[in-house]
Amino acid sequence: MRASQLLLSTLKETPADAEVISHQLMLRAGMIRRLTSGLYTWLPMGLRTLRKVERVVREEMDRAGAQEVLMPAVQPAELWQESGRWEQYGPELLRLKDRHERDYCVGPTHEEVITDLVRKEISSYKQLPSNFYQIQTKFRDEIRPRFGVMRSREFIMKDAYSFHIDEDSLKETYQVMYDTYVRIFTRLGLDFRPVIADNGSIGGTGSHEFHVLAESGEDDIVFSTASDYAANIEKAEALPAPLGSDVAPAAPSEELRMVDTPETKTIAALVEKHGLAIEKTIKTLMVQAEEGGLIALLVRGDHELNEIKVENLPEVKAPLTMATEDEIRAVVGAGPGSLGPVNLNMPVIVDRSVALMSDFGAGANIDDKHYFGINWERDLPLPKVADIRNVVEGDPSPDGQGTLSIKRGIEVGHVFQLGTKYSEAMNATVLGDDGKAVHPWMGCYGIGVTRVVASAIEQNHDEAGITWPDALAPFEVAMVPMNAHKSERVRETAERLYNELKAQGIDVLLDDRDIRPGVKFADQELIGIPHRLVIGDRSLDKGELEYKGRRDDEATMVPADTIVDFLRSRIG
RNA sequence: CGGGAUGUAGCGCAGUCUGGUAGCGCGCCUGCUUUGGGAGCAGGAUGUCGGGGGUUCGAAUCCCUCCAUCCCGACCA
Repeated sequence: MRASQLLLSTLKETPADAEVISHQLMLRAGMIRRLTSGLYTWLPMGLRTLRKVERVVREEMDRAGAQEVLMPAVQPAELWQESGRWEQYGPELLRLKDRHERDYCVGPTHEEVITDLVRKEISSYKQLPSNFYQIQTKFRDEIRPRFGVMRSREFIMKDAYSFHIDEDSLKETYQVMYDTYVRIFTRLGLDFRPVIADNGSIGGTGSHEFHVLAESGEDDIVFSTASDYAANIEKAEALPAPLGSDVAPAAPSEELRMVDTPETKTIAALVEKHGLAIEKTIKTLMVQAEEGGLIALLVRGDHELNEIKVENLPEVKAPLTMATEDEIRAVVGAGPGSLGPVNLNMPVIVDRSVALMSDFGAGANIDDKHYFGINWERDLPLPKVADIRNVVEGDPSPDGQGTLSIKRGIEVGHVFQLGTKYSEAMNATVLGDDGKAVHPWMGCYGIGVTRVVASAIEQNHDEAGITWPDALAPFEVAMVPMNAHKSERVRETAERLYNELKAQGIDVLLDDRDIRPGVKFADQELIGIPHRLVIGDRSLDKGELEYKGRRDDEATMVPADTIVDFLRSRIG
């Protein structure tokens, strides 16, 4: 490609509304332009990278035995009504009507369509297992699109759906997909981690997310310092105490006493004004109970409630609904900030770490009063104990090895064992070898293709711009001829080399624009082409060309007649 | 949807408080010079000042209203 023929819309200044680095650089490098909230046009430079991601994904999916299909982006409401998600999905599902007033949606995912296909086309266990995938544009009407293509409303996703005669077969394919994802993200040059994930409302037995590690990530990922345990914080179990240590509360050493605590509505205030260690305080949160009324949830002052864990408790109404101040006052007679377990007239569930506390402080259920010196069993019976908090840095790892550390991650992939939820809801069946009809087991496997591009930039950039790994770069080699308007020799050498590199199947961008060299250098660095070749009289006099890797500090001189081999050895 | 902010040329911004008919930098076009790190000189084009309504002799500026976008909280690839 010749730069003079390419829409190379680079920006010297950073657009004001771009927050994260990948969004800024994608705009500045001329990869994307915003059409409207959450919708982006991919310019030639960006599309080239997008296609490279797709190519790797496609190759690895094919290699894993999956078959590519392409399903409609627009889907009839009937299918979604069958699965029950027409009601469940909520406002994120973009619904529309055709000219006959029939209901449709723009697909945010394709379980319904693929299940419909399979129930029509597959009738025997002999056709299973089967794994279908597509690379398709999805639409989710996100509440708040942000960070460019990282969280857009329209986005490209690779989604795959596998079908199985039994659970064992599903688990086999699940493992194949897991391994395939590891290969894909490795080939793409990303620093990523597979982590144990919550299955959420979708149900099923197993689920892993693949996260690219980046400060700008929207998820908290938990790691063990001593093993390969890794989980989404939503899922990471908080152990009561390191394995082998004392799991009983210390003996009481203080008397229970009621203390006046005016203007003390927060844990921070309690610690500051009354000299209580934060580990000796309790947060009392009230939510709607499954049986009606309220239920109290207790976590230590320095801990946070884990909403996913709480929602999975049978006593708690799903979706999780925090009690309003009015509801609390009506039942307790005091407001939030003065709540605690002593003399509380409602069911209580305490976190495991709370069950181990002694001589602690909590609200007295009277405004501006707290109890200090509370001890379980002496002052009140220990209520139900459960794991209801987020793990924190330094907690013991659930696998018994090491402690936990927490990093930010961008979710770029998710593999799920769906089970028979959709095949049952939509009555898809196949005949088994015993002649009986069974609902096939399903798995689903997604990769956010457009998001991969953004997350790769989060991990690969410097002050000058993007530093693409070879596998993702829009071009592999940038050629910058110097003084070409005057030097016939430079022009000829550049042309010859350009054609030779192309013939070798190398993606090369020849910067033949009639502009000053400084602008070319700055542009090439901004768009992040990994290998740069400068052709100038200065080095040609010595029979050399100047090579510089995008991440190198210094250029190196290479004999002109060996340059093609040299480049081939450098390109990964 | 709640809280905060912004909307002026393609991009980044000033002008708004104190009303007088729109400006700066970059980019763009023409010409000449320049050509190893975002050039210089000369000339030039580009604005429903987010939309609508109001106040006023006069509104980018004051008032009302609507819209859009961005940031912080509840969703997910």
